[in-house]
Amino acid sequence: MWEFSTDRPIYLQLMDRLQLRIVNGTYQPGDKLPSVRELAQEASVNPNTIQKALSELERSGILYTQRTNGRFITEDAAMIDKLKSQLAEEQLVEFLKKMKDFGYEPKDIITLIEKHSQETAAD
Amino acid sequence: MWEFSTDRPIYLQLMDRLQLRIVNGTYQPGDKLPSVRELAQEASVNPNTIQKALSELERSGILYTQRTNGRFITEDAAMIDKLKSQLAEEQLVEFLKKMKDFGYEPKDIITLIEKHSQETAAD
DNA sequence: ATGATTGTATTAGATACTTAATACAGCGCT
DNA sequence: AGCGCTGTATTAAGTATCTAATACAATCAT
Repeated sequence: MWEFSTDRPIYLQLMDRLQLRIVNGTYQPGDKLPSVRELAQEASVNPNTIQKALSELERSGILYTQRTNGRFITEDAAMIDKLKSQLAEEQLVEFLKKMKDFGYEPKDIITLIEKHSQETAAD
Repeated sequence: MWEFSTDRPIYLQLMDRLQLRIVNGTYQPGDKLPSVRELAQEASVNPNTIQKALSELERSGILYTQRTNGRFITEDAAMIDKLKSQLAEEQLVEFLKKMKDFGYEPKDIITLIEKHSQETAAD
């Protein structure tokens, strides 16, 4: 199921998750996406909202539309890889900034991560 | 100046920043906060919006109100420290989750951070 | 050719957020 | 007593988001 936070527009959250499915390979280059109506049903959301998310995503070029046939992932695998690194880099920078505001420098953060990955490895 | 992203309610962003000022020591335990009207002017925002952010923050206990006198930071420094670690932990968990979705494991992330902190240290 | 499916467009209504303009009660200072 | 500050409340208006209910044109499979 799809769960949405209430403190951010749904269409933005949809963009994030669809983008994720593209960069992590759930949708492969050249794949046909589920239709607007299918995705709407899967996410329990209005088709208009899916439409808005997808048409926004299209501006970056990882999707393209065949007007009466459906939407497809780009065949350009390099573009997808690039997008993936770019998104990860954005996450990293944003995270480092926030942590620095809290007073954590990179070395402190690495310590935190090491500690954290030990703890979760104990499962 | 205060800048706000358009993709998230302003009062939530205000909560984040005010909380930050508390945990990073800009506002000290026991300090009197600027008045609703002052903060509104500083952030170029309606007083109602500040009021909403502050009254939400109050529920966590780091603030308290003297009805006709003003708002004050809690004197409980331990509570503030605890809040700080808690907020940092939340950021970390959220970040690790997102990165994992992209296919990055903790060791990969540590590499990224090291690389990143070398680059920015070159400034 | 027909019917189902595709993306897209439009209209209307509900809700949340934000601003603006006021107003009020209580406290402190002069 | 009066003035200015405090948080708080109310009302109205504008905007963005989301849903619902349709509708249409083009494509594809049968």
